[in-house]
Amino acid sequence: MSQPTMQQVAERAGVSTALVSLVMRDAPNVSDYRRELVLAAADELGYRPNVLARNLASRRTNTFGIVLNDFHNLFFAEVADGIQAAADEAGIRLLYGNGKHSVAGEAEAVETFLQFRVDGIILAGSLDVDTMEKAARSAAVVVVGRTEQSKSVDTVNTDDAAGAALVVNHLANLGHRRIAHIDGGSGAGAAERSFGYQTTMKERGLGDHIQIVAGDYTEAGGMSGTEALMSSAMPPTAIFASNDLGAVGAMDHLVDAGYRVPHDVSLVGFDNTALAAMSYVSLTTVNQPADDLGAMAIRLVRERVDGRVEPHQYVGAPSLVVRTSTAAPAIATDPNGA
Amino acid sequence: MSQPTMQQVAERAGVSTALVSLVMRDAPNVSDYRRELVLAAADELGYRPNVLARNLASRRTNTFGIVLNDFHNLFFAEVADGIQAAADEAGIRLLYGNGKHSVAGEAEAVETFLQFRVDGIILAGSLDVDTMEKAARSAAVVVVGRTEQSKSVDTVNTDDAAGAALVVNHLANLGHRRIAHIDGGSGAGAAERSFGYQTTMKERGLGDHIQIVAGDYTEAGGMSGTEALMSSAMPPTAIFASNDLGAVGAMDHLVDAGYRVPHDVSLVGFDNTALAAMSYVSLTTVNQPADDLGAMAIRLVRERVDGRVEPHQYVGAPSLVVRTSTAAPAIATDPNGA
DNA sequence: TCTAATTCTTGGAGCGCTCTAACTATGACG
DNA sequence: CGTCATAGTTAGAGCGCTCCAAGAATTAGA
Repeated sequence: MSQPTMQQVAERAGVSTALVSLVMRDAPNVSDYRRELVLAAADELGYRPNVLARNLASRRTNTFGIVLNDFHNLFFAEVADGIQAAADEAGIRLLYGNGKHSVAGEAEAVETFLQFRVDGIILAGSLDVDTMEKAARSAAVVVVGRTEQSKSVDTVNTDDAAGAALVVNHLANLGHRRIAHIDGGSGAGAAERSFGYQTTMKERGLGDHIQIVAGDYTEAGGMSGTEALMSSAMPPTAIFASNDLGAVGAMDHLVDAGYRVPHDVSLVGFDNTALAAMSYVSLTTVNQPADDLGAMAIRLVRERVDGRVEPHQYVGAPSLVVRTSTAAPAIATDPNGA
Repeated sequence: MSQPTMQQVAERAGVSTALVSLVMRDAPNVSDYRRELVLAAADELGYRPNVLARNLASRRTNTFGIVLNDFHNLFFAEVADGIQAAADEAGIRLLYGNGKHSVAGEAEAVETFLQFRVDGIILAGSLDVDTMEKAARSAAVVVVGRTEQSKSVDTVNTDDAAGAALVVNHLANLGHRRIAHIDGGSGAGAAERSFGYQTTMKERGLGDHIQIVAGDYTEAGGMSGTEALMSSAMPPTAIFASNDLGAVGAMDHLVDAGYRVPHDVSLVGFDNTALAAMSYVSLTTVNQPADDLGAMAIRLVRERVDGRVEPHQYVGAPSLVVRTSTAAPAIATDPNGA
């Protein structure tokens, strides 16, 4: 299992190791003749640079670590793709860590990256402020999907409140007045979504119809929340769940209880995950510009690595994806309306 | 951003760097007194071992890399959790790579791991034999979810044929005779599932009812396959999709076309992903023992690292998870039966 | 008290690579 | 032909850590 070293390549090519190093790093000022020589020797030997040694010497790994809060959350898969694409383009290596959906798991993943001396760390859906602050002391850090302010960390996320506004306006335009919201609890962006919902309801003169029930970004939360909503004195004609999974939970309860979607109740999610896109679900939802966020995350980390110190916050624009879970309410004229 | 080194810790603790090294590696034969001293100094300095240097010297990284074929596939998330749990227990660091669902992406991820000199590589859902063979020349490799035979690589997977048998028997026991299968094409394990389906159908004397339609592990494949099936001269009373996603596609078509599941048609998937577990879907499916597979994957890699050379194949036992998508056929006595 | 065995501790030579400083060709120019 | 640039190449000192060989301290035994 012992790998060939630069030394061996140098000997075979009849040059110094320094020259091999230059060739390996694509440095200028190497004659084509020698370059070919070195490349050929490396190839024959099956030489592969040792990142460990390389970076011990150069103090740079040209590698970023990205901690995914939860491998089961499809939204992060989306974001990961965006980030990976941007990293590929920039010639940066990306290593992933499993946050195991827990503060401790995230801290461990971060620690591993730090020990590997990655140049930067991207925290996708991070749970813990301490963890990110600590990481920021040793590497460039950007947080995706959270808005925690911090001088030492950059953030990248979608304008959740604007996304919520998109939803409420869409529903209101369809003629809905009793639009309820299933809150996302402590989930990333949940507070902003709820805030955007309330604000927009008021703007549309629907303040009296604001109805919020607790949830938590899970299917179960969506189910129980919807159950509570539908058994209230004045059940809503449209439900805005704080994320897609919650919306599927809502869908489940609605179908079980005999309501038709969207005929009896319109339903909207958030995140535009693959789940929402499945035709069996076909959920109207809010799309987060994952590619955009990913590209920006990589860019911000690079800037930090290159010396920027002022914190930077990027907010991407959400968009509404209308599918078949929303329609005008069956009873167009709301008996309870203004 | 400059990190404290072992040297600094040694100075502060008033001992040699060698002793610090011993303490850091939890070596025996260090007096409690000195150990405390070193630990305290390290803590005060915020010292963090440099894996790069450590492993340059020891030729071991104590780190395995795992290439996930596709971050969007929830089954791999499940397997990743199993592997992570086993790795945690064994005190092994795990780094993830994004295979981007392409041969090239996987090869890149493998190359990165190799350059980082990981001790072992786990390929989850690998697409390409060349990639794994190449990786095996420089590290211990185990493939999860594929059965490609190879002297240099270990494999870990579920007995797909047995899983298919479980499905067919379950359905047959419920009284179904016209049980159709949506094939998984080139997907991991698809051929075995199809084979198991056919074999078991024959065993149950249902050979004449074998009906297979092409699919590809996607929702769209499930939809079109089901459409073809239901519009055939003798539509099935039960459909066995090669994976959960395909089953959801089937579900979608069935519901759209006015069939009730399971009243008119029973439906079974494979993999027991979170998708199948959602109450809105509630799919009867075959569970792969992800924890089991993960633990075994880690174990096999470790054995390889420790010198084993004979290839090893582990096959885990699948189990059936019965949910609400299967029931006895509405017309108990099949007019076409034997 | 002396010796042998055992437990602790340490110096220092690498691990494979980068990078500075310096050296050697090679040309251009007057 | 001598002088300078400039391009091309290289020696060698680290980077932070591990681990062997060997020395120091402690304990046990006679």
